[in-house]
Amino acid sequence: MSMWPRRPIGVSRSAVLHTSARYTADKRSSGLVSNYELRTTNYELRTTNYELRTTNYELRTTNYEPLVGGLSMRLVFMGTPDFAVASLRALVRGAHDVVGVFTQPDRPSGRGRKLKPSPVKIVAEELGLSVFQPEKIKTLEGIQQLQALAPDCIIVVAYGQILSTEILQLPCNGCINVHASLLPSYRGAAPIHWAVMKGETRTGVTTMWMDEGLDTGDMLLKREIVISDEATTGQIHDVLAYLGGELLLDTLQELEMGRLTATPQTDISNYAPLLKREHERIDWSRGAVELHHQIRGLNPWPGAFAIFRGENLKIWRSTPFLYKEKYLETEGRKFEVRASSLEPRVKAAEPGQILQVLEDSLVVQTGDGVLRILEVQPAGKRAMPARDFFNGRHGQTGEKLE
RNA sequence: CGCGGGGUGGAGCAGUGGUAGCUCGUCGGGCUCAUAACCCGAAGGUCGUCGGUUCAAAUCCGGCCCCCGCAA
Repeated sequence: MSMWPRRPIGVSRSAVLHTSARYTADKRSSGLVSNYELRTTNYELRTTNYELRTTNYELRTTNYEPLVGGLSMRLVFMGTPDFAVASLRALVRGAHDVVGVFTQPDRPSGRGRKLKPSPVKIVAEELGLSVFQPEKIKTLEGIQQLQALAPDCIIVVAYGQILSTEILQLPCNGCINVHASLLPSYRGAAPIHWAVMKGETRTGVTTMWMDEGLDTGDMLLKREIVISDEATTGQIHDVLAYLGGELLLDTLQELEMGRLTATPQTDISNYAPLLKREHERIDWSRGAVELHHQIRGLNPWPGAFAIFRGENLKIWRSTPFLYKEKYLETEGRKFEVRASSLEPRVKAAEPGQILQVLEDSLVVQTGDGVLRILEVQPAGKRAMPARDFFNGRHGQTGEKLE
């Protein structure tokens, strides 16, 4: 149950307001989505409905119009990873009054275990915002810091700490959370990973009023996107991070205009728990399509892995294919698969066996269908085309991945 | 000072003191209806970098640069 001391401005309980339609229209806008340009260093984003180019959420806006004569709430932002950065930038872009930013303390990480600031901290400092990094925000110190800031509303995006009731009740307009799934589905720590790994064809972002539960608060706004067959978690992450920022602005605007409605999460929800080792290990007895979902769902982090000759082998890219299909398409070229030679082998093959070496991939038997492995990474090495790996090891067809 | 692996022809690897090798790719030719299959031949490497030891170093020693896995 949600509870906050005062009734948030203009909140009533009814249906969730969907705002997905507006964005699904931008189908072929290569590089531009409405007025925002996204650029990434890592890759070009391609999902079914979006074609975005981004670079670590370096958002450039041509004309976002801040609220004229808005209520100008005092906002406190809480967030830690990259995903949260997009929302923080959106707030600043939207000319909101961010009076303080809370993020996890610098942690030793990476090789050498150097103390590393969170992405949110880096950006917040860049933007000249006040940064707070209490070890535990629930403690007296954290709460006093918060009280001093006297926020009207707290925005929480992947902060990484549980907020106590006391904190939830501190701002008069409660705490608003941006979550990377279509709630009530995929509550939890890794919503994007799980949505992709389960082969969902759609996901999205949801804003909600936070309550004491884990992502159980009343829903405010949602925005939906399509997950294509080839989309990776990284790509979806970037799109959702961006849309999360947009949705946050919409949510705040609705709030300030008194039009916000809140809907309890009633449906039975599934969870998106923290990823464990066992989720990363490839089980070749599963179907090719499922494995493909797993592989792209774990790309670019942490990566699905199998065992080859006793050593870990990360598998970064794959594509499922049924050997019944006569043709196999790769980058515009069509190759006739030697079904005559492959088929007998498929019948006799055990899951995990490498059946054939193609120009761009290794054909591996699974519990159901055949999976083409495109890109792999041996321990201690960089990622490489699967075929290069296989050649370098003098691999033989018939060898098994486990 | 967290643990560890690695930088060798276009790619991936082997090679721990004495003429630089393998698989793949590339180029030329052959066989094929055809091919990423097969056969024949060729090109291509100052072995990350700087210095040291030695008659002789990819190979031993030291400094530096870069890449990656685990762990967080």
